[in-house]
Amino acid sequence: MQFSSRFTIATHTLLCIAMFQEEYKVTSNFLAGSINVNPVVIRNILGQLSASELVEIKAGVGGAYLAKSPDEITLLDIFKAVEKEESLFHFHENPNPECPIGRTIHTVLDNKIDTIQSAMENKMAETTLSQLLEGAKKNM
Amino acid sequence: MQFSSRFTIATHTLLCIAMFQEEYKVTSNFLAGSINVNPVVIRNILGQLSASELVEIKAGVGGAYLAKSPDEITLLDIFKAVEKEESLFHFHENPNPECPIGRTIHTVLDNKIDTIQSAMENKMAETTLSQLLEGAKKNM
DNA sequence: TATAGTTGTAACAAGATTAGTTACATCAAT
DNA sequence: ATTGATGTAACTAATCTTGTTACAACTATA
Repeated sequence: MQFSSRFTIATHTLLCIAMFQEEYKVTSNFLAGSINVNPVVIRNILGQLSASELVEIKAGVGGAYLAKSPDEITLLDIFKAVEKEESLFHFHENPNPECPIGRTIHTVLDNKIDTIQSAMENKMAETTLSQLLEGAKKNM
Repeated sequence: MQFSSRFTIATHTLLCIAMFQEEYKVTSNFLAGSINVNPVVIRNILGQLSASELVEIKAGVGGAYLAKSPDEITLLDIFKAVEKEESLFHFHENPNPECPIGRTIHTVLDNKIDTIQSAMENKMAETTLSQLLEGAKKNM
């Protein structure tokens, strides 16, 4: 199991917008060219980023713009915009309550799972779009 | 996107083996009853746990046994036994090298992604099967 | 007002994965 | 030999991902 490429595509998208929004009109076609995927995939992801208020999109005239400063957008914000499952782990639904383990497995495992997910999310929250932008500019 | 239930099923499986291996012969049918899934699902997961040398299975006569002490088995060991993808994130394959962002996106993002995955895995490694077993016994 | 470029979205397809299920060959103790 | 178990193949249904075509709706501008 892997997370879909929506996360890296969305991050790439936001980096392009941050880099070019002052110079060009950043359209789904331009983004599709940089990322090398179909423009409809980009438009769907832009829709998710827009719903999470990370970008604003000019209907009709076209173009995407950051809705926040790059240092207010973290990888966690991006991840949550494109991955909507609340829990990372799919727990088997109906353990047998007549088995001592079946009875207690949720009590024992649920908060461990939460802790693991939080560890991942906290690490994601440490990186901002502006840090990535700095890195990109250094390596251009 | 969610991880498949193999992870929680495998954890449940190992907890049952740890709890009952001294008393009963823990078969795939017994485990299927506690976890409430098809025995073939259990046999496949037991095969993965066996390949990762977490359990030993008696062919013919039947029954699964821990191959290590419960304090030597962590949630990370279990996770790696049942989730074989090396990277958690699916990176879009062919960013455009003619775009400054397309050219640098891997340089900028790859090690962030590794760090995020490591944060999750390190947290998984903190919990052992013996800790879970303690918790289960307390809540029986 | 008509045009052009763009977004939003529906619809469809191919491929992968998950989970459930049946079936059966194989194995080992008795 | 019998019995009870494991290992595994095969098939199904459901879901998700990604790519794609098509087209309605929108807005600046000529």
